[in-house]
Amino acid sequence: MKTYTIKEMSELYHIPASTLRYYEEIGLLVNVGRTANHQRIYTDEHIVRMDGITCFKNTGLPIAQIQEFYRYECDIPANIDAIIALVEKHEADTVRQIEKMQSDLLHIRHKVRFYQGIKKAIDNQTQWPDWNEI
Amino acid sequence: MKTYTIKEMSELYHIPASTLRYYEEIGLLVNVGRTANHQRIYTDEHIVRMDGITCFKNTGLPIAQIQEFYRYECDIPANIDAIIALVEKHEADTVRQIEKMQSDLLHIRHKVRFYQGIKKAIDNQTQWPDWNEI
DNA sequence: TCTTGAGTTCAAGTATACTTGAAGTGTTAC
DNA sequence: GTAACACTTCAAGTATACTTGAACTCAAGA
Repeated sequence: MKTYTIKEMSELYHIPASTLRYYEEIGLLVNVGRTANHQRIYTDEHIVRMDGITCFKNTGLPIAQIQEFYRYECDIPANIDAIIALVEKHEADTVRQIEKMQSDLLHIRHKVRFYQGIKKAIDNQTQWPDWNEI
Repeated sequence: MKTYTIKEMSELYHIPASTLRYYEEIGLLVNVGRTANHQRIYTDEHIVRMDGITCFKNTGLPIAQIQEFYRYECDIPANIDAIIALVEKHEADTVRQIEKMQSDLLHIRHKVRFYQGIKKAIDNQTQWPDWNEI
């Protein structure tokens, strides 16, 4: 069975080792083994968990709700409705968030074109562009 | 000229009035007028500014960088290169963020289908689905 | 007139998510 | 064998972005 040190995990997920210790402390990572010298040993179980945690975090789910999800996940049959409610809501929230960001991206791109137009006008000593004409 | 009270702004942007006062305190909102009774008066200038601020915030630009952007913006000719660098970088960051969220959304949707499959299996007393088969 | 509601300033407090420091142990490189 | 490095625990500190509380002013309605 493949195992991972804290440093390997840290490099794999581009997060400091302290964050991995913190996730364990707050119960997001569980069953983390130790060597004879008390060093943490992570397994593929933790890889799967970290993939889930980073996906949730990335899409803006607060730590408290990630904890809630994994608490439910300990007893799936007992909590299946709550689990489905949580992930379906988070799916909808994520879709909305992406749509909002896509429209914000258009706004940002408009700003980029606007200031590029101003730079061109400065360089050529011509009239500045108008926000609505660009 | 159309003006807005703090309450109207608060309702327009779905943020508490305290946040509008805070944005003014840290210099994100400037030239906010007052009535004879010291009540804030916002104008279309502030609407434009708030649209920019919410766009930047939404796409994850930290307040410190939003402040930086608007400090540059006070003297566009002097700072045009810095402004373009900032917005172009933020455009690229936003594109990356959207792409990451889109792939995270697939992960979330996989979870949704997985747990829906489990619920179906529980209801029908059949075998649970496998993560990789769904 | 009195109360309700909206606003004001200023300082202090809070929530979230880590991060850092201190003091120590064990393993590898020269 | 000793220095450098990686790791440990535990408590305390930090960064970001607001939020709340206290004490007050002003205008409108019953």
